[in-house]
Amino acid sequence: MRNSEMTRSQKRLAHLTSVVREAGVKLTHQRLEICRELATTEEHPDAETLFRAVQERVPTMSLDTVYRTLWMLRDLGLLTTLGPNRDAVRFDVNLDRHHHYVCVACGSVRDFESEELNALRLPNAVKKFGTIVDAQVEVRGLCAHCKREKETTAAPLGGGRRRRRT
Amino acid sequence: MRNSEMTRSQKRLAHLTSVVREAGVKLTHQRLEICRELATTEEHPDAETLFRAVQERVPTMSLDTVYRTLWMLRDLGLLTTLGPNRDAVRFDVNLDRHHHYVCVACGSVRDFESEELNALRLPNAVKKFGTIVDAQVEVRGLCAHCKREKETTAAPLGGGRRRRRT
DNA sequence: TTCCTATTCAAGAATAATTCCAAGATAAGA
DNA sequence: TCTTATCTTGGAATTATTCTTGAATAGGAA
Repeated sequence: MRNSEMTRSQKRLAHLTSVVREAGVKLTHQRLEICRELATTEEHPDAETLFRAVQERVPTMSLDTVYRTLWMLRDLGLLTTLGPNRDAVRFDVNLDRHHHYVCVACGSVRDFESEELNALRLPNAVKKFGTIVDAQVEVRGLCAHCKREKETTAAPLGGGRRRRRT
Repeated sequence: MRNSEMTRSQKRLAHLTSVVREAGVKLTHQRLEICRELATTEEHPDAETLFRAVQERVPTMSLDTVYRTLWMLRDLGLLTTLGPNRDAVRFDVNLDRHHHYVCVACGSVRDFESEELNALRLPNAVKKFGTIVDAQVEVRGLCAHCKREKETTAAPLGGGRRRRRT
C-alpha cells in the first residue's frame, strides 16, 4: 500500500507506532490499542473515554495504563493536552483584552497584550460553531526558569503530570 | 478620591464589588476579602492559593466558600478560567497546526484551521518569557447546542462547574 | 435600633480524577 | 528458548472539588 492510499487514521497510526518504536519504548498490545483508538478519533477525549473505548477490545485494560501511555505519547510530542496542563482550575481576573504565554513544563501563565493580535480576523467557519465571546492567543513554550532547570536535570519519559505542592 | 487617582487594584476592587452588589448578591465579609485578594493579584491563582491568602485575614474562611464565590464571580462575568473548563484533562492528537473553538458552557472543543491565524506575528515581549513551541488561537463562545439549551432553561447563579457524567 | 428571614457560611463527609504500589506478565534482544 | 528490563494490573492512596446540614449573618422592615 502506497502512502497516498492510506487513510488519515492509518497515517496517524503509522506515525504513532513508528515514533514510539524509534524512541526505544516497547510497543505492547495495550499501547498499540490505545494508539489505534487515538488514531481514529477526531475529538479531544479524556482518559476515561479512551479507556472505555479500548476496554471493549482489551477487557483487562487498566485506566492507569491509559494515563501512563498518554503522558508517554505527550513526552514524545505525539499529542498535547488542552489548556495549561494543571492540577487545579485557575482563575483569571484580568478583564482587559490579553493573551497568554503558558509554560508546558510548570504550567505557569504570563499575560501579554498586543493590538495586532486583538485585531485578528476569524474564519467564517468558526461562526457556525456558535456565538463568539472572546478570542485569545495561547502561546506555548518552555519558560526561562524551566529551560534552565531542564538543562541541568534530565527527567525520564512518561514521568506523569503532577507538580507536587511544596 | 478621583477615579484617575485610583490604583489599578483599587479600580478592580471597586468594579468587582459594584457589579456584585448590583446583581443583588450579598456582599459578605468573606466575599469582600476574596475580591480584595483577586483585585491585587497579577497571577492566575487556583482556589487553594486564594484560600491560603485570604485565610490569613479571615482565619475561619472555608475553601468551599472560595470556590462558590469564584464561580459566582465567573457567572457575573468578572473573571474567567484558563483553558476549557473541565473535570478531566483532555488530549489532542491533531498534530496539524490548528486552532480551537471552546464552548464556555459544556466545554466541548472544535478544531479549525486558518492560514491567516497560522501566520500571526507575536510581539517581541513574548520571546522574553521563554522558548516558543506553538501558538494557537482559542476562541470562546456558546456552542449552538448550549445556546439552544440556555434559551429554554435558565440556570441559577453560581451553580458550580461540574457537568455530571451521564 | 431591633427583629426577621432568605441567603450564606463552616466543617466535615462524599465524589471523582489521577497517581502510587507491589507483584505478576511480557516484549525484544541474545 | 532464555533473560531481563520494562510493562501492566488491581486496588489503595491522593487530591481537587462539591455536597450536606446546622449555625451565622446581611439587609430590609418595623
